[in-house]
Amino acid sequence: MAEAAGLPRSELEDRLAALGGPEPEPTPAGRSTTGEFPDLPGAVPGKVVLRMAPFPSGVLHIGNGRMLFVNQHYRERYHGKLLLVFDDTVGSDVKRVETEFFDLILGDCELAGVRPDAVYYKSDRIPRFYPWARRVIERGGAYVCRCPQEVLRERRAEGVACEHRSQSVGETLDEWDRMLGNAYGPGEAVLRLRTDLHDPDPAFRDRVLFRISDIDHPRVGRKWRVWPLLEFSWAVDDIELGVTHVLRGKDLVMEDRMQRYLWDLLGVQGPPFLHWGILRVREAKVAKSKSYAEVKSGLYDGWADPRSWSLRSLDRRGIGMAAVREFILSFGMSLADIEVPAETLYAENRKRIDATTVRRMYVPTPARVIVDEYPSDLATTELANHPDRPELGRRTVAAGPAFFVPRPDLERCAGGEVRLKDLLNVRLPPGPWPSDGPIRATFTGRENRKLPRLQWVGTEGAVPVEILGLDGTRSSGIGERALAEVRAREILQFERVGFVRVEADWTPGASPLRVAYGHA
RNA sequence: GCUCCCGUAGUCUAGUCCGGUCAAGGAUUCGGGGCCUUCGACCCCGUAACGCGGGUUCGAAUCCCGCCGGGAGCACCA
Repeated sequence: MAEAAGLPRSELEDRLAALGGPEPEPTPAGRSTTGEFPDLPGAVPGKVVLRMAPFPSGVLHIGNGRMLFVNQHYRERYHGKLLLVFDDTVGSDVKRVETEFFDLILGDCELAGVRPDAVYYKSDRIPRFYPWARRVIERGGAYVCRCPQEVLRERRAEGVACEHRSQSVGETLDEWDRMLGNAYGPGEAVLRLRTDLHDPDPAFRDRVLFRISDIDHPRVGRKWRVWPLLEFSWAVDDIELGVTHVLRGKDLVMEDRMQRYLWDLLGVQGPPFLHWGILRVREAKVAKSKSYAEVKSGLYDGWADPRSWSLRSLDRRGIGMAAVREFILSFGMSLADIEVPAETLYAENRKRIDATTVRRMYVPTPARVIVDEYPSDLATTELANHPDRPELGRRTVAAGPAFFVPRPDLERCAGGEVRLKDLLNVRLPPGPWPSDGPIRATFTGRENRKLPRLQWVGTEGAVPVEILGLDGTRSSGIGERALAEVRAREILQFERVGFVRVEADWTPGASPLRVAYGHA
């Protein structure tokens, strides 16, 4: 397969490095999900060939994850091959191919740990479809229709043939040659399949196989004017590329029928089809096209904006692809359309990162508190990096007498006694307090009593932090001294806030520390 | 409207092909309790489901019929 245009490995690695390097993500043992996936009909281990066909009009989002991971699952089960075939025929004015997405999608696959055995571009294959078209015509299976689009549509709905339908094979071949010979402009002629004009499914009546387009294709320009439609191109490529099983979303079931119809006509045996239903994450109310507009307009912070629910955005938030994979595979091959709360994904991720993620003190909306009669030996204190994992070590944090404490928590306890978590107890002055200037509290004791526990950060060496929220907004707070030593892309847990990940483009020492919020 | 698909607890899923071992299992959520100085983790306990109506059968989540509900497709997009 000379045209297998796999991206140079070094280039992929560079790109990955730009994303921050590969994640060591061990897949926990046990927990088999394979029972939920049926065997592929007639699958022979080592001989299975699968394919994924994204349309390059956006990055892969969590919904596309099903394509990625289900194919990967079966590829692993049968030690088969997985092809990535960009479905980049010309598209339309509303659905345009853009070059940047080829690389972005390749990067998404890499991020997901799904490495295709070969990469194809449909736009490179256009001339290969023409002989197949001729074969269909020669068998009387198609005709060149010159009806205007609206007329074609109306007649189809009514189940009425147009005058072109009665063409002889010879006439169709002539017309087809005229199409290829640039005798017609866009919209002036199409090659249509002859099915049954009374087919109960109106969508199936004499569908268009080829059309003429002058759109400037980002890869091949205007080299071709006669473009195949999806069903025809796949009817050919699933044969030519040796695909043994087609796994795709159920939005494409009608295309199965088209492909089978063409194969029957040509007398070839094509692969079986399997489908999965529509998967939606409740919180992710996104369409690919919407994200596209928001990114292009600058409203979104690039393709990894948390609002986009792209795979990149999940990675940015510290949600590992192993967790995403497990999450997606847990739905099996169900044809039902499902809507799942993101919490299920978070739970899956939490299982993987909780035990290895260090805890850090962070104070949102900080107020300054100064503690009178503060014990002189408590300028610093030592805390465990993880409450249940002594092997993660300890660190020394700066303590009083001056602290930052979350203002809303303080105000709730005005006039009362509270405990600064892990440290000591203080009595707060009665409110209300002025919004500027420190609040003066008084030391009352060290013993751990049942008092409201407040998060705190000693002012010495405290690190300003900016958190990117799920809604794309940024909020500021202040974190403990140890945060000065984090690395880009490190995952942390801010106690009582949640898991966050240091932004990939943050450089050590820069202020504020920028992190993306992951989940609780 | 037409075509196809799908209905198991709040949510997702196992079981349906080949009826009994399913008074329905798991995950997550929620509620209660325990524990660790996180609103997090862990442990224990609990709530909660076969869409409805007929039929076949000794026996139905599972087979048949009807209904209801939900979704997808119906482009010279992919």
